[in-house]
Amino acid sequence: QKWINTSQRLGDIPGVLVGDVFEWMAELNVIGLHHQFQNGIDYMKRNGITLATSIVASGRYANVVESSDVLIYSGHGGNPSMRANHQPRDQKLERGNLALKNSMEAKTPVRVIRGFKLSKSSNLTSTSCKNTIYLYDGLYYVHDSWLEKGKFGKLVFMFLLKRILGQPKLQWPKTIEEI
Amino acid sequence: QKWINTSQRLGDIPGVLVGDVFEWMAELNVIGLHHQFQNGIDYMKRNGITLATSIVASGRYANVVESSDVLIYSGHGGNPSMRANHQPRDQKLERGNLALKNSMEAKTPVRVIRGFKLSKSSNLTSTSCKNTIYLYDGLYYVHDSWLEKGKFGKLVFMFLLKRILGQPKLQWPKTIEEI
DNA sequence: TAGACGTAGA
DNA sequence: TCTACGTCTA
Repeated sequence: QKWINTSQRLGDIPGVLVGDVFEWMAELNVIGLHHQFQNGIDYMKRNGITLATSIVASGRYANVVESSDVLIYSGHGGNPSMRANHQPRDQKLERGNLALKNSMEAKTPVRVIRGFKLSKSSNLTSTSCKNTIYLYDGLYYVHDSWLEKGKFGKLVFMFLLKRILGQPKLQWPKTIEEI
Repeated sequence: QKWINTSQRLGDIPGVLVGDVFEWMAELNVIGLHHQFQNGIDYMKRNGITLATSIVASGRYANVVESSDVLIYSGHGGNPSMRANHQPRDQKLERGNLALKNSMEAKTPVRVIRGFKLSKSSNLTSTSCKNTIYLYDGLYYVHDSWLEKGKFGKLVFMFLLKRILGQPKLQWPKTIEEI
């Protein structure tokens, strides 16, 4: 028995296979895939610089999915907050955004979890009321990043991720619809 | 064995005693004390009118606690939302606010759950990272309601609740501080 | 679809 | 203290 610190680990999590299905963000946390409850980008610190460990793409942000092997992922920040009466702002190169950029430069792998929502036409008989599921999609490299104007007219970081070759093909769900 | 529908029940929940401690809103939900996850006011419908079943007073709103037997509770609504870019608005006599007012007129009891936060000076040795707990405080009647100007300058409903006599005294926590 | 006295991590 | 691709009920 060997203990691993999944919150400080780049790459695969032992025991978690491509295609594994989860129902809650909290599960991802327990399993070690993604140590955040609501944050889409998780990261660690290595030698003083932050590196992205995992991201969750559930479709809340305007991500464009080019194919099952490419992911265009939006950075975080800049959205109007609930507490204060914030206006939309430009995203900054900090926290998860900085970590993803560092991962690009360091060429370190990022775990990708994809969120799907059950559609009305789903033929799955769901026993719970839950209509979102998360699939582990495997490891990606960050290949590019740039800034765009988002829906609020403010700057948004965009990251181009490509799936690392040689991994099992992800069984893309047929009976559910991506958001 | 007799099943009860706790989401449609006014008054005490069998098996739950004054002073019972819970750690999460989700627990209150499972136990049947409060069938909401984040909403402070829960209510049911009886004969076509809504009646408040339970409220959670965690201190997020500007409630003034006069004593352990009186609670001044704020209505909900009107706060800036996360999704849209909302401005603060006047609260309306709807949903939980309407239910509390109806409870006042119908003289029906309301379950009160009080939330506390562990203070830094707490001498409790907490095994978890959780620093909020919820105590069941028993049944209250709504005695009065009025409108005030809130911190945003908008109208806020206020409700005066008094603890029903004859209930066990609530052991007010000493080692933790109310928010 | 919106609103809500959450919850954990940085 | 603040943010965050949550999660539920009405």
